[in-house]
Amino acid sequence: MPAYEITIGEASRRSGVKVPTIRFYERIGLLPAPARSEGNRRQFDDNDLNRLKFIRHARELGFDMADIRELLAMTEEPQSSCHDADSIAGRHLREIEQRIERLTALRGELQRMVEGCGHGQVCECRVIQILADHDNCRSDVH
Amino acid sequence: MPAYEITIGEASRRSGVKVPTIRFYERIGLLPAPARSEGNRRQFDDNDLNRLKFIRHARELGFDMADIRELLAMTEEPQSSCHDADSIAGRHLREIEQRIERLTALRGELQRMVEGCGHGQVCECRVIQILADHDNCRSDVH
DNA sequence: CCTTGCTCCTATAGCCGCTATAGGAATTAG
DNA sequence: CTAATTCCTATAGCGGCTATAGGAGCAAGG
Repeated sequence: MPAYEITIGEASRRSGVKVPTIRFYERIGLLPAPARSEGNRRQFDDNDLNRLKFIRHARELGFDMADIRELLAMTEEPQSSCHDADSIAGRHLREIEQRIERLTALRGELQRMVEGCGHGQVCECRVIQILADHDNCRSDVH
Repeated sequence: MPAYEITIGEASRRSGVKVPTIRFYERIGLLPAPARSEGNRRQFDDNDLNRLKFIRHARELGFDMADIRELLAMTEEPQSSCHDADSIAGRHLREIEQRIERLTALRGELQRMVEGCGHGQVCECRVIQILADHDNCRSDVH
């Protein structure tokens, strides 16, 4: 069967990647420029669709563009070692773990703030006080 | 005692906010434009320093600029109700909790990926497989 | 007094990963 | 045949900085 013509709108619906984002991915070279119809519309195929879904999934998992480029390149050489994929994922896992730790510490601080707030005046508000109390925390948070 | 002249560099060291970032905060109106010396250097005072520390702490806690503007405005009206500060912090706390949840789910998926990887070829790599397996997750992640 | 090297100044561009807008052209539905 | 929808390109903007270029001021050593 001949590949059924997939417009950008349909590719968007079927991949979960928004139309302008698909064009953006093409511009930055994450997605190969697809064929065009007579009227200059993009015509995607199943390969493109798979690539888009792959990208979306990786983005949902928080991989950045550089990582995704590497992972995509690997899928194109299925015989090569998966050591790199493993180490990208492992590094990312450690980053996520650190973010969870930081956010958990942060949640503690916010909980203390909100619980300590007596709902009175700003001058005795724990939320404001903690923010103004500058020497009790050093961490960077993202 | 007269306020000791604080240069931008010293303000940076003492607040933990980088020099270009201080200038940036001034430009976007988060920090009032300070007095200038004869040679056109910024001269900060203890008030500015406190404001910078407040901003840094709030940024570390992940508050965005709009929230920080509101919180700063509140500190200037200490008689007013702290209901708003409380609700900003509460809303932020809920956001953080959601981020923790998402990241925890994500960590699980990444752990499964990394553990499942047999360190062999890409064609049988679990990391790549999970990414290419498009229909097993719907969440948005930030 | 003069040079060296540091800090400071402004203005502008770039980062990431999109998202929005303007101003059209082509296709599709009724 | 028209009206609505989809598509096209190009460009600017978002948040929250960070980097760069091209100077000017200032403090310390020779």
